[in-house]
Amino acid sequence: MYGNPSRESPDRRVRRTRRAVHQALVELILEKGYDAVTVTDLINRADVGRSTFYAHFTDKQDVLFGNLDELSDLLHLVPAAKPDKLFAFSLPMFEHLHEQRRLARALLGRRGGSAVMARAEQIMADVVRGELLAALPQGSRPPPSLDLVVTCAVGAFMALMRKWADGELAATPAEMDAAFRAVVTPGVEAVLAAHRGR
Amino acid sequence: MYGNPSRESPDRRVRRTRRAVHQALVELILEKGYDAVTVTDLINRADVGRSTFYAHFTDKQDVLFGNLDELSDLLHLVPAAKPDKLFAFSLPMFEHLHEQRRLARALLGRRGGSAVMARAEQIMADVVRGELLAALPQGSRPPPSLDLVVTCAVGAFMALMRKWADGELAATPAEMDAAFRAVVTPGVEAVLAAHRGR
DNA sequence: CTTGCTCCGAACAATCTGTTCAGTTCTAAA
DNA sequence: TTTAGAACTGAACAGATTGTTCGGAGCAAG
Repeated sequence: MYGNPSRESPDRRVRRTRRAVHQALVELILEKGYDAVTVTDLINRADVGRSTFYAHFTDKQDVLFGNLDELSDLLHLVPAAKPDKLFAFSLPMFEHLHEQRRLARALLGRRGGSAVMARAEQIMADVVRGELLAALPQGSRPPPSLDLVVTCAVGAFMALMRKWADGELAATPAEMDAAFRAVVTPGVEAVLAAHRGR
Repeated sequence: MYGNPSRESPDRRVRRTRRAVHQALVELILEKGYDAVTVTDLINRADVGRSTFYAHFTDKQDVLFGNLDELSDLLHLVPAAKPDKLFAFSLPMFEHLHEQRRLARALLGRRGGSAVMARAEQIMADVVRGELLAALPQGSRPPPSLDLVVTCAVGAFMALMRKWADGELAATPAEMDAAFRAVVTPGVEAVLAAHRGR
């Protein structure tokens, strides 16, 4: 109701309030997990009036997705994928995640709730699907199992991201990328080749 | 507090109450999604007194895990995996899921909350890890990337299960199994072979 | 100084949770 | 069939949480 939800709010107070709430959510997620965080927790930690909160956000989830925007660049650094190399987004993604590990741990880990992961999965599925279609001969009908293949690849990648965010995997971005590619690429390329040569 | 949580309760009333609540939860999950289901909903649908509910279950989640036991056989039909064929559990799992699709949809789909999927992932990871270790030369030190490979394979499998449970994939159990195997097996075997020949 | 935002904080109804208890109904075994 | 006891009922309760409302206060630009 109050502030402009776009990039730059004209009023400094609005920016201050928004930032305080966003940061409070990240802190609280890391402490108690997303589900256990209440709006009351948020406004106490952010030191913001209750009515102020509801003037800016509709929900707890609204704050979450607001934070997600700060990671959205992360998910959109995928556009110029070279058609000759599948899953080109993999390494940059893991590197970006490593730089933003605090935020990534809060939003992508188990404690972060499933909403963010669900949205990320959606975006990734679209990207991967586009990559695979581009790797097929133009105009050829895509194989009916395309969605299954996409689901496998995205599922593997998301699982790596989540476990890494939870600190269950001690690996460098390069190692994460190498493992993902080593497991998934051969099978996917075999499927593509089989479909081409038919 | 009241009944015996083991298989056969001596008192018919206990069995009736438990079954009613379990079934009510499945229905309500399919209608509103797990998160939106309240204990009040449960006791209304099951036609059970409030105090009775809390005499049998501590939580909403307690009911969920009770239902999970009915699917646990499903997750444990994996023990006698042939060492020469990786991911032998895949096809039987998809078949079992297909028979129990109502329950599977409620518990494994997006509407079912993440608790069940998390537990299933844990179990599956142990199984897959065991399979891969068995496929390596005895006594050889497992590769440091083993956990990464396991995570990829399990992640792909879980993603297939979840999307199928949500009705987003129209495929037979055989097709699901074929796709999973086609995507994941080549890469996994290549990793194993590379580690053996070193 | 005045106008127009934004924020505060208290109060509010509504919902949900988990517990308690006195009283009723049913079960299983004698 | 009888009976002791286990299980269920229903209502009431305190405590938490949510989302809304409203009068008043702070602050910045014109």
